[in-house]
Amino acid sequence: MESFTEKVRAVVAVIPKGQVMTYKAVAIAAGNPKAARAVANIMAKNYDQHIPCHRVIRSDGGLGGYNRGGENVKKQLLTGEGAVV
DNA sequence: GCGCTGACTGTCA
DNA sequence: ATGACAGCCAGCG
Repeated sequence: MESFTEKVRAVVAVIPKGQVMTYKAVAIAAGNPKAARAVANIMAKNYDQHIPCHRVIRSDGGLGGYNRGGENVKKQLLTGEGAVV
């Protein structure tokens, strides 16, 4: 059975290139609309290189964070993929 | 098992 | 529009 963490990872892994999802959207897709913080926590502590977590942003259009270089790098990645920030 | 932390979100002032 | 407050969840010590 998939724990919330597994679900979140799967959802993020499904995000297509040039597309971005908010933490809230991921939380909903994972099955918990209120678990946006948990999603962020999962990314923050358990970052997976196979998962484009840099495509996960805040609901206000903010980048949130990136444990791989910072928000600036995250923004560069998103813009480089064609995402509008 | 309890308490704190954190890349969040939404509402009020 | 900006700032502050409260609410929610999962992971870790």
